[in-house]
Amino acid sequence: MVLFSYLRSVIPINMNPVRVRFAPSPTGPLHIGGLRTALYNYLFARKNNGTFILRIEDTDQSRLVPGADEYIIDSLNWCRIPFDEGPGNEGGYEPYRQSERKNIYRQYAEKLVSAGHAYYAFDSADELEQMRKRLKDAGAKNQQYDSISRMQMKNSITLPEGDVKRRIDAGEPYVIRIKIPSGETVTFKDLIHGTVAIHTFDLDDKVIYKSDGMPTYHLANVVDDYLMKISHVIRGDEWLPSTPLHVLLYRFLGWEDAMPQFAHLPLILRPDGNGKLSKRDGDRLGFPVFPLTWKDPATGEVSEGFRARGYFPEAVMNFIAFLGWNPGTEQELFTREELIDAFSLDSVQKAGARFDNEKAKWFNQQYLHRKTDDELSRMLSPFLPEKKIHYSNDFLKNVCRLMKERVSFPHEIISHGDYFFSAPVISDLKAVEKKIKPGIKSLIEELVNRINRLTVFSSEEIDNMIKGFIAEKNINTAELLPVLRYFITGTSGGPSVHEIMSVLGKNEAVNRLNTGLQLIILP
RNA sequence: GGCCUGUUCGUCUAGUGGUUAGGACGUAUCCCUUUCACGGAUAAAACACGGGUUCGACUCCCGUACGGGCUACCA
Repeated sequence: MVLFSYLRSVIPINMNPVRVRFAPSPTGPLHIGGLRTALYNYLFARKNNGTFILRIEDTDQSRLVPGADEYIIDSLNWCRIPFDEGPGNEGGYEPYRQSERKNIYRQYAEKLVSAGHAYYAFDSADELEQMRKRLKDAGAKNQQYDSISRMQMKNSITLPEGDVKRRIDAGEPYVIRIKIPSGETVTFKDLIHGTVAIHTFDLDDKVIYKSDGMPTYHLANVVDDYLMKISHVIRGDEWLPSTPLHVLLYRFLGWEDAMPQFAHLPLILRPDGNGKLSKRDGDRLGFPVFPLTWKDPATGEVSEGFRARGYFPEAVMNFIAFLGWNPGTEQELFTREELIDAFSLDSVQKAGARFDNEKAKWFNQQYLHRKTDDELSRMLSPFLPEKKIHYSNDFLKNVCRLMKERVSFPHEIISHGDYFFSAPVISDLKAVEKKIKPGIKSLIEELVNRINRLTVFSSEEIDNMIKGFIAEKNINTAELLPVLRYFITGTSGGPSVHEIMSVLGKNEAVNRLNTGLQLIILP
């Protein structure tokens, strides 16, 4: 016995293989919170040799947004969170769109009705509103359709059997509501929050089957998780309050033994103030909240995504993995494999995490620094300014080599290093005013001559020549270099002047110096 | 309002009764450097509050405050 339990603890006996699902609703673009839920599900599945499933929860036909489900799949692909089963990737539990599963829910709703755990209700929206108002005015603690108020409503509990049948046969619209038992406490274990208990008095008789013939989330979710043999439900915190309802559904359907384990993830909060992160915050504070650029089909409004802003998918994944989870070590940069290896639901945070754009940028910068010059130069092409000049691959690689330490995003290599692609337009000497002293002009003229005489125009050669020149003339580096830099780049910062010159080539460097020289009036 | 849930530097977090409360981002200063950055170093910066329990609480319990979520024929 002891040996057995020991073995059980060290050898994963997969009585219940891990099967998890990411179940977004295609009502709009997937945002960073949903992305993180998908990531955690994916990491958990990989870590436990399980299966990661994508299921589209489109039971609310009225809220469907065209292109949203495609956007979700595109986003997962960009982030390299591949699903093992899902739309277009059948795994034996298809279909994976709830709208295509429409005909399987009905029988379970009916089963609940015949078992006395659910009932038909014929109340109109108006009647429901009146009921809530009446309860509110009466000072009731809960204004809901429950074990007390249901007795005043039009449903198969209050109406005579014949009447119910007549209404249904006549095609009168109705919904099916769960009959929440009174005076019970529903308890379940959450992998992140621990034991959660709620009294059925605070639960209402939720609609589980709508008058349009579609189930609501609650029923569809439970039925599909059961049918798809889901072992763990990893979802956002917003579902915690309705989990007791789901537990009851498993119980009433006779599936309690197969009920998945629950893990409710903390929400991602906005960077300032309070509340859940939203698209608005991104627009207002100037950072993306969507992985890919999204154009709202209704308004035409475009929201730029992480990809368009120059974020690397691996950086975004690394960053959001750390929003609510921490490996407990001091390592922060994780490859996908390392994340899988280190991930555990036990170390997921309970409290919501604020989105921090500065940290996101830092992660991107770290990943950018680790890219090779070749990788970077290939990424640059879509950002390149007008291609009047043909930029050779070697040239681009050199620009990347010099600029990558100084930027956080690939496109910044071009914006911060614009002088590599076109000569600066210098109209005055104000920026280097203090350096322009008598003698500087002839000094630079002499230097240009020496540059012209250089046979090998390498960074080292240029550097050595300039150093020798400065020593020979007995001047300070700081008296000369800033002026050269200004003539070459039009700015005061950037890589070493000799590096820039060698990448630009002798002709270009000399031209720029001569152009600058013309502005110096002093001898 | 009701229910659920949460609370360690500005932010992300480590910490599971005894620590100088650690790291990272950001900020400041210094070093490196013609410059900008990178890198390195240093600094400021936190246990929401009040009661318990205990020899001893950031750690456990209760309450308060504050935050968040849910409260639809939306998910």
